[in-house]
Amino acid sequence: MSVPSKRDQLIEAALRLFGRDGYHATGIDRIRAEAGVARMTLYNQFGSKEELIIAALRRGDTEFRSWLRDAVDARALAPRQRLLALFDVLDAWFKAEATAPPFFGCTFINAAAEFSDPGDPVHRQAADHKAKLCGYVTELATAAGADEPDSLARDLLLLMDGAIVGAQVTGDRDAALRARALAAAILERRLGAEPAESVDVT
Amino acid sequence: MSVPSKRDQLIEAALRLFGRDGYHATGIDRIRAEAGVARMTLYNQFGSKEELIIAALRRGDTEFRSWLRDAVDARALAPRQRLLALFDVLDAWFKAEATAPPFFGCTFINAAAEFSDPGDPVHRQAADHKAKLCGYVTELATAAGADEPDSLARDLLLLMDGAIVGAQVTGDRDAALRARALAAAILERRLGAEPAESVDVT
DNA sequence: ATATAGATAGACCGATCGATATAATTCATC
DNA sequence: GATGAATTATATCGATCGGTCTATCTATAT
Repeated sequence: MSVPSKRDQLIEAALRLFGRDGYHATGIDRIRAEAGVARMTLYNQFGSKEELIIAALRRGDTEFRSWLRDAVDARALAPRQRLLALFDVLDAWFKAEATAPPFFGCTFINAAAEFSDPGDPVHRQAADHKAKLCGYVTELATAAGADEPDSLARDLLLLMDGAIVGAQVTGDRDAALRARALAAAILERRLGAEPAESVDVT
Repeated sequence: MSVPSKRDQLIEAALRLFGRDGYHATGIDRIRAEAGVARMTLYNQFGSKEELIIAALRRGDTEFRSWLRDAVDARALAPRQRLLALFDVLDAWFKAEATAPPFFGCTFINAAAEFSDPGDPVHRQAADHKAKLCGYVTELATAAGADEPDSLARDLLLLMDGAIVGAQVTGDRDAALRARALAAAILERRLGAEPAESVDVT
């Protein structure tokens, strides 16, 4: 267990502050202070604030996806239940009082909003995260025997994003459970009746 | 048709710039310039940037809701079809190239993200918009004979937000149609089969 | 012990931030 | 035509922004 490098400390502080306060509202000096690092160390590791943002998003992507994957693995067993477990994990996230990452919404959605130009590197990095996340859900959908796993994955991602926004804006704590119920209805349509693993989809 | 007041010009410029570039990234002077107004006029009409933000969100709320209401009224006839029309309107919005308001995502979601504290006046104003929007959808759901109109409205709002985020982040132009298909499935579950207006819900 | 690389604190840069002060100007109303 | 409120342009404020520079210090490796 090596001591976290200065670079890691910077990325972690940036990820936390960007997620809570936003990207434009968070100044370089604030990040530098919370990371306990000199200003020049920041500019030696990352040439600019934009590069730090992108590095933070990249880190956030891998962390979030592995966290989600692990949490799903730790819960459900049957392939179909794993798709629903996505929303149980979201539910736990929203309701986490003092757990690992407090909930301030999806930092990738927020990044895409603050950098609205689709060609902006930051926006592209945020879109990349959603694409990778969609890839993971597609895996789950394929394992569950979906006819069009990619289409199902997009549907489920839409529900997840809707739940995240609901929890973020109106503070609806049960948004994930609502999305879960909708997902269950979708799965019933796409994969057939609940308990059996029948493969015939009309 | 009176000439738009300076106040209106400021609010309109602010709404447009906040929606495109974000709240922290948009400076007072930029708004002042686009409104074609003196700096002191801004501070006479609104005591601070925060008050201007709130005024802009208030204006955006009434404009968006009346625009949505009118667009729905102009399309569908049967109460049930009006619920689906919500997503047709979203679809037209996402695909609008040069129409009324270009699409940069939901400025209320973005506001809630940039001001993450639920007690912040800006965040509260954004949440207020979603609540009012939910009220409108509840009206539609009631007219369509839903058993639990408020619950159905929340489900549909979740789908709408999910579609907005999908279109904003990954640029998925068909996000609204995807959400519409999901909504149709939900309605079938909640309101019975498609064409008839049977009321029995198992 | 010395050379080398990285990290440090802090001064400093021009630009912009939100906000204020002032004085000249416009313009409708009486 | 004079009055008074609203709007104008401009100068200014202290603070902060992202970013650069320098000089000092601290390791590790030779």
